[in-house]
Amino acid sequence: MPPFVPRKRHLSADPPPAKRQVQAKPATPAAVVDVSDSDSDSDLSSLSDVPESGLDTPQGLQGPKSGNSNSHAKLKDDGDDDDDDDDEEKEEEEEEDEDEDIDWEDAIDPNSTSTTTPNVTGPQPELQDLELTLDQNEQREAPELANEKKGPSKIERQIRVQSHCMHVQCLLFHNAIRNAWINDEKVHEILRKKLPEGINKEIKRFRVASGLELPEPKPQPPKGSKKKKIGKQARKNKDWSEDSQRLEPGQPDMSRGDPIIGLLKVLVAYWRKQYRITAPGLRKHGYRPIAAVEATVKDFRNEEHDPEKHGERIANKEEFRTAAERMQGSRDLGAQLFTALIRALKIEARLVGSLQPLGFGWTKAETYTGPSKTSAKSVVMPAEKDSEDSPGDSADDEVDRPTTRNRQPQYDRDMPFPIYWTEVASPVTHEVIPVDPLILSNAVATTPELQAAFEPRGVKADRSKQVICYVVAHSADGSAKDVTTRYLKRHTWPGKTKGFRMPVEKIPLPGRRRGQYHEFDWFRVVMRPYARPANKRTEVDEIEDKKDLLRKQPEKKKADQTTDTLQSLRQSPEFTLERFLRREEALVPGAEPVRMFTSGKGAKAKQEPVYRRADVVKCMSAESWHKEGRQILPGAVPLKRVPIRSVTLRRKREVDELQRETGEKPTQGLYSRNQTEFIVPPPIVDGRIPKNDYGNIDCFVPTMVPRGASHVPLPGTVRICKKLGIDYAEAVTGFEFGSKMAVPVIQGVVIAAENEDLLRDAWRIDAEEKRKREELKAEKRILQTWRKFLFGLRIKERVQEEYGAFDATHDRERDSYNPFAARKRGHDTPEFDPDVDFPDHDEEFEHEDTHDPLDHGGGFLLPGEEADAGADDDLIVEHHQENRKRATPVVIDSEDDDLSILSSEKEEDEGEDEDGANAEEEGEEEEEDEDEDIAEEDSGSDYVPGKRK
DNA sequence: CTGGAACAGACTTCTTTGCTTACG
DNA sequence: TCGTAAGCTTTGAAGTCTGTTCCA
Repeated sequence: MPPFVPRKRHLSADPPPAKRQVQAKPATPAAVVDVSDSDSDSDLSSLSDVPESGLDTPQGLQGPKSGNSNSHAKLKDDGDDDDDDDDEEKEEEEEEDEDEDIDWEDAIDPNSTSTTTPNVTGPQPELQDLELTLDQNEQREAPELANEKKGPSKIERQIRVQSHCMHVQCLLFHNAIRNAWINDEKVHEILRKKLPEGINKEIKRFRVASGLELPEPKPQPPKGSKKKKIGKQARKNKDWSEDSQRLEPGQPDMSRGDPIIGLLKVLVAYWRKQYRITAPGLRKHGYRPIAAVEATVKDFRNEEHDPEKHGERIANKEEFRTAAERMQGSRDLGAQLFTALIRALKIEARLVGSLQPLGFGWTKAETYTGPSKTSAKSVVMPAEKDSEDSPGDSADDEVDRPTTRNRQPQYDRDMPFPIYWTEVASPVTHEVIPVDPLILSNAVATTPELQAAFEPRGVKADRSKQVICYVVAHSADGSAKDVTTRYLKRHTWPGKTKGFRMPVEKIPLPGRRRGQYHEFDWFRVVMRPYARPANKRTEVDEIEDKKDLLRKQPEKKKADQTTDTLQSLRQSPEFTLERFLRREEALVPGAEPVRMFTSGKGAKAKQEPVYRRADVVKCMSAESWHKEGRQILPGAVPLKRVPIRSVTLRRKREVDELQRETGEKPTQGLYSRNQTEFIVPPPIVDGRIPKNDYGNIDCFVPTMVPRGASHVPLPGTVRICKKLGIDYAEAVTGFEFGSKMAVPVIQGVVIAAENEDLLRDAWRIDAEEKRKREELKAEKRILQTWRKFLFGLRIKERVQEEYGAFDATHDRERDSYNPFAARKRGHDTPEFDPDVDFPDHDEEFEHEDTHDPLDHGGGFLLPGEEADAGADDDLIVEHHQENRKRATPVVIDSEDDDLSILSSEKEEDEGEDEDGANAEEEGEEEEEDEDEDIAEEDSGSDYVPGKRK
């Protein structure tokens, strides 16, 4: 079974590198990881330097780039609203990449692609001038060329991912700051003072009912009071009095449910009456065109702050207090102040923010659609808004708002879901109760169903771009917690967060089998600095972690359900359709379909047989089986025929030839394992190794070595075999592919088994000889180098004797130093003193230019040239004495022009030191160090066998 | 809301026996 | 002059997987 077209060629005897392995791409985590890793901690810490006010910009303005950036003059999408200075470098790199990414085919009219192929029969389109217009503010909305539907490139995806990650962190930090302000005592005081009497009574009642304080001694009932009447009524209706309800004072009274729920309802009603929404809140706008971003940024910087345009701005705690005093602001601020109010009442409350960051996809939610019509228009507030949902009646009496408040412009009416709200921890049950003080109709979400109402969904949410991705609750102690699960429908992941939250990434573990992953959750890393230490965890934490925050996986549909779907069949481990079979998969002969599957509907309905996966076998071409050491059984009929994949030029030509002859694409047969058998080569006779048409032997697997023969995979064995007169064949163990060529990988030889010892011994001797030869060669070279070095020294000495030399004290005069003049002046010749105290490197650098061009220290490093020069000099002196087999830091290539050589050497040396960059480390191991020096400097020499190719 | 088709991009797998030049 | 070794080069092509959009 000779599957190959024979062609003889010469081969290298050296073992080729395992190129396929080298080629294999390392399992690198996606760019997301890089981004996230770098972002998570470092960026967060750098954020702490950002002035607080800086975070109060509306979405889409976070850390914008200044308007003069030319870098946007690219074909890039508008994805980088969030560029930060820190990221500029990164971005520049990206842009470089992008330059390379430009697909020049884009510049060619798609209809004219035929011009690139020869033998064009149709009319050739006219050649046109190519015009490129680069506009820095242009947004690439759609591909300029028709029929060229192009999705976002990898780089564009990365930009979005980075923007998203950065935006999330900004929002998170912004919320952390607001959370800190919410703790402010003065804000608490302001809010407490405003509480009407009725509310205060409710609070008192709550505190007593929750067992937080003891009931006051029974006060004298004021005459004609409402309460008294109620009390009397109660006494009439029931056997026991109001006071006797609690048997144990100081214990919580749960007879009417958690007392906090009633209080919260009262407080929400109060808040909805009192708080006025007078500014727009945060919202997701999507990626704007760069021009729009830059215009807004310019406005934001130069113009007076306009909340309508730039978003609400609370620059500092003082302004926050003012807002508390005035009880107005955005709906977000309202929720934040409400949280402050709860905290002011000494009830544990968290500020919850549902982050609305720029996303990383290309869905509608990320596309900028301009300001919403209803988002910030002056709409007369419907009067009924006041009365909606006010269960507590005690607050009603206290309302003394001016009537103008119903004429205020209404903001964010198009957003049906809150972005900020409060989580209140019940002091009795320690359960978390989400409270939305302004938006939702059911303000106090006591049940999971009501909690799910916080999750944006439906057309309205789509239109207002409200999403759920990261819901973070900030506690009074400054810690924050990811509470997204609580607000997901049925607490199921990923739910609606899909596509908006960075998914947990599965990074394959290196060296492990497939299917073993390290799970990397970017947001968890981001949240780490905010996490509450384990020793400070509260009962609330424990309860919610076990209940509300327990993530549920989506229920998997049963694979073998009665009704087949295309997807279920595609994923089914048991059944499959013929169209799902892979190229190298085939049905065993005689496989019977188990049932029929109908795809499509109505007229399009189509019946397809469903087969068992067990009836599917893996098939391979004869060549592929050959590589496994197997051959096709005689007479076997291929289970499948597939088009030939030709990689090499030779194969391609063959295939083209066949196609021209037959007019159709040639195919090759695929066979199952059952249709093959082991290749058992005939045993060798008289020590003669059988060879194929290329003069070598295929050894893809050990079984392909004939009986009575041995494979010796040592380099250079061909030469030895020739020398010994042994019959051999070079062993082909695989192929390398490249440049449309397949090159056989040859590892050693196959010889008769009885010759193996002989060959191995000879190889050992040969290797030893080779080693000795190389050692000798290296020694010779070293000695030669030393000779040249000493020669150089002698020249230097002579030059000094003849012309003298300057000494350190004459540094100032060096500018005018002339060796010939010096000779005349009769300068002394100072001896070189290795112990001389060298000046500092920097100092030397200053005087660098003042060196005489001829003075190179005679091959020594000049004083101060290198910090380690002293040590080197010591070595050199040692070398001088021993004059044996010691390496030198200087290489002299030619004897003809010693001085110029010395000068170039010096430069080389310096360069080397810089490149090495580990001079100190190297200094620790002198011997090895020196060897390396030679090996490095002496590129081309094979001094160190094995170290070089 | 779900399933399916169509599409696109990223990633993986398959492929099967030089040619030229420099140097010793 | 001849034999040998190094360097070239993976910006191929097809298949598979995954995600998105649109439609019914």
